[in-house]
Amino acid sequence: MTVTIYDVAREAGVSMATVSRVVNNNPNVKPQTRKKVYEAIERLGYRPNAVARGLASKKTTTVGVVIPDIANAIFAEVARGIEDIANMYHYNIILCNSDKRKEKEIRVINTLLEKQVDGLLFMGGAVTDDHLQAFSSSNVPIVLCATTDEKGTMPSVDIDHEGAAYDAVSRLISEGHRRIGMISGTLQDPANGFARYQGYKRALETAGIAFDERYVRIGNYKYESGMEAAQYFLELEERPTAIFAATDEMAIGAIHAIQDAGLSVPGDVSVIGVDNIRMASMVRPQLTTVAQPMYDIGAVSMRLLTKLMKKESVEQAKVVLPHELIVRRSVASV
Amino acid sequence: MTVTIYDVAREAGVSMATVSRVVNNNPNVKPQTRKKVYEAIERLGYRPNAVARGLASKKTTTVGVVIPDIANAIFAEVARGIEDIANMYHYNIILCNSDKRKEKEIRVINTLLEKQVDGLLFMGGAVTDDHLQAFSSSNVPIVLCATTDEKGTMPSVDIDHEGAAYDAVSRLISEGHRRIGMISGTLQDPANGFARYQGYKRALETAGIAFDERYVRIGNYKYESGMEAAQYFLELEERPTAIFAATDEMAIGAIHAIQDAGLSVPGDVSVIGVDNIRMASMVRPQLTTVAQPMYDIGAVSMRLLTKLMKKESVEQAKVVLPHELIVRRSVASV
DNA sequence: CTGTTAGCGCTTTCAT
DNA sequence: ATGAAAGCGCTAACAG
Repeated sequence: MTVTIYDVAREAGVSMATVSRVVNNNPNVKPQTRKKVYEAIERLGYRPNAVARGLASKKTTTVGVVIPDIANAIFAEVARGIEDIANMYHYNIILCNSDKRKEKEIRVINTLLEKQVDGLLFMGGAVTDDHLQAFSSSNVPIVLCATTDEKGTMPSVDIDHEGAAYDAVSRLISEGHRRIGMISGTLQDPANGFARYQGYKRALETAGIAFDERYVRIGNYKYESGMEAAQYFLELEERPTAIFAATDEMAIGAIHAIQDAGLSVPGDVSVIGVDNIRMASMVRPQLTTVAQPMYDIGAVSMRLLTKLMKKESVEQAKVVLPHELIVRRSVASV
Repeated sequence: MTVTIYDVAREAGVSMATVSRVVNNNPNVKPQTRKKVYEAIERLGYRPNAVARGLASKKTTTVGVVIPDIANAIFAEVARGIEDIANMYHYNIILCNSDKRKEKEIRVINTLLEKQVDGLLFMGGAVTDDHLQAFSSSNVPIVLCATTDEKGTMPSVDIDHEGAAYDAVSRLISEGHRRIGMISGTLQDPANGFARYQGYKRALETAGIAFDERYVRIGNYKYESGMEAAQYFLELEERPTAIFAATDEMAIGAIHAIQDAGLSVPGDVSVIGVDNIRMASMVRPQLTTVAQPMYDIGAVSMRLLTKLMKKESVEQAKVVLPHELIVRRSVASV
């Protein structure tokens, strides 16, 4: 009932090998034969079976993508970059959400490997030894995407989170702010959390401003936690004149909390974020932020993976994409 | 170099069939044998090859998902619903962006079918005869997700777009508005476009308000087009007292355009949207809108697909999920 | 409860 | 330029 390469061969009066050749665009086929085969394919409605092909050739033209949460705008943008480039090189992607839960990450990595993906793109939280072990249990190339490993042994594409935070806070400082609150993510998260926190501290230090831990609150990257943190800051006897949020979403929460308290942004309190999500320019005042090239991170990491899969030499296996300060209207000088 | 089921069999001193049985949790294996096999698997670091399994069993435990754009928050939410349920039933998903371009849609459908997916979830624009033909070229179950076909012959999960629009506009009318502008999507798009436009007209008609085509503008679903449309409305000699936007993103654009013009929402102009995207509650004033259960659309359609794939009987192959008016602060009575 | 034996549909030497 | 044949790694009767 399903038509196979064998049926086509018989119909065209050639061998399976020849059919295989024309399907795979092998030049060693007489044009006339090729034509006959195409006609047989057409007549029979033949569709090559990629699973059989995968078994025989040991290539699936499929790559695995583990992503924390596709419903998160940041990651969705990365995913789009990945898929566009994958598509360009005729790969398909199997997408797995991990919620940054280690146990689930390891599980999906193994599933993906069982499915014989030709390569793997990993976005997640920390890359632990258990991850490394799961990775090394196969020999397909793997690139870290918007993530890095401490050891620095794996190919990766990321931005400089510490530098991005540093630049954001430095901007605040250059506008004359000295009391700067930070809404951080969890310090357990190496990239969005810890690194940005470090950038905040370094900027303060560079400017000779004493670090004061009452000026940092830990949020969960979400809007609501940004609001809560800002509310806390507003109640301080010496409230900050500016707030640096580790993500735009928290920054926007902060803006609204400040406005809801009857104060003005940036009149009373300046706010700056990191990410440059779509919403950043859709809020009033529009958010000043440090842009991350999310689409590019996805695109570049997929491109890197294609090179690795083709065993091409890559000059640079750890790439850091540049970030950029986007000045809008949520920061004023004091 | 890769360890196969045969190696495990030899190592454990049993047959391939037995190894296959323990790997597939077939109960017909003596516990002691099972143990021996597990040990051999452990010792050898055996990982079953899902491609070979797929070829032999004609099942890949993989489903194809064609989606317009994963970077679009609405679809990303649907995708998350799909993946969660897929994961629950041990399926993986291959994700393909189509940008609602028919040619690309057909192409990825065929690729997915070549990859022998066990089922297909299709989100897109119109479902044309060409689509139907591509679908029918295989015998895997297919469900339309957030989309319907005119003919109504295919399983689908969607909401009642016309009804959602009707409810939104009716709300405006019940608040006393008579001059109601609509920011529509393209009328070529059956769901988000045409159906919502029809709902708008029906609400007007029901209330005995004459339809005036100067009060409708076509946008492209994006923020900027919402702004432009609102600017147009504000310049009318008899400007609308309320605006209905076919999507929240355009509604938010409208709000900002109105505010930028020095007017107040909802003091001078009320605004209502459809979708209930995250941003709707993150904007000031918070947006009144008709909520679409995007996550559920994904989850329910995937659930339906699992039933179809298992050849279980389904009572209802066309499901319409309920929408809900979310009253916030962007609508006032006139 | 366990083993034997055919394939699943295709690619890929190796001949010719 | 084309064909023959041997797998790829696994499942699924069928026997026993």
